[in-house]
Amino acid sequence: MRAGRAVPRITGYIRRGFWGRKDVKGTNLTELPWRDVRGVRVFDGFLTSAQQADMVTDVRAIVRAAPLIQPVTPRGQPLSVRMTSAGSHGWITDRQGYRYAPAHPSGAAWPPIPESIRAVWAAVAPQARAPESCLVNWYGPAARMGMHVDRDEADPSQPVISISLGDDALFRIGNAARGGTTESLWLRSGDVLMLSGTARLLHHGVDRIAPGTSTLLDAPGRINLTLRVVT
DNA sequence: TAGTGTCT
DNA sequence: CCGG
Repeated sequence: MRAGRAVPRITGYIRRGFWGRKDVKGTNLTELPWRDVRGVRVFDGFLTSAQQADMVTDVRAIVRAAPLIQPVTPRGQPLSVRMTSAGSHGWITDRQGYRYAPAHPSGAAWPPIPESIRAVWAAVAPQARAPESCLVNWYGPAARMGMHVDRDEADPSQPVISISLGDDALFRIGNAARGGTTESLWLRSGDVLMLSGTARLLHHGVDRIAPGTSTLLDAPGRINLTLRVVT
C-alpha cells in the first residue's frame, strides 16, 4: 500500500467527560484533539481500553440478538465483511438492493443501540439528531470495503460516526465524485471518525486489516460500528 | 448500470 | 469495465 499517509493536524478540541466520569464541575475534563483529513474529523484514541472492552460486550449482545450475515450485492457478489445492525433501522444488502430495513432478515426486530455506543455519538455530535442505525461490520483479516458514498440516508446534513474496535484498518478517503486522488490513514482500536459537513458525502473505504495489531478481540479482525440518522 | 465488487 |  503506497497511498500517502495523512499528516496529523490539530484543528480543534472537544470536551471529553461523558460516560459516568466525574466531570460534573469540569474538574476532570480533558481536551481531546482531532485531526482533519479532507474534512473528515478523526478522534485518535477516543475510547479507553476499558470503554472498548465494555463496548465489545455490548456488540456481542447485539450479535446474539441479530446474527451476523454475509451480505451479497444486487449482482450476487458476496461482501467480505459480515454485518448486522442495531436501532430502529438496519442496513441490508442483498439481491434486492441496498436499503435500511426495520428488522433483521430473520424477522426479528433489531436490538436497541446500546448506551455505550450512543454516548460516543452524543459526545462527538451533540447537536445532531439521535442515531437511528448502528451498523455492525465484522472485518476478518482479509476483509475489505470498496470505495463508496453513504448516500442512502434522507438527511445528509446529519453526520455519520464510525467507531473502530480490534485490529488496525487502513482507511481511505477520496472525493465527492468517484476517482481522483485519495488519502489513507490507519484507524486503530478506540479511534472515532466523523463524516460531516463538506465530508459527509465523500467516497471512503477500507483497503486492509492488519491482523494481530490489537488484543481487544478474541480472534484476528476488526469490528466497525457506524452510527447514522437514516430518516 | 454495476461498485459496500474485482482487478492490475 | 472503471481507477485508486
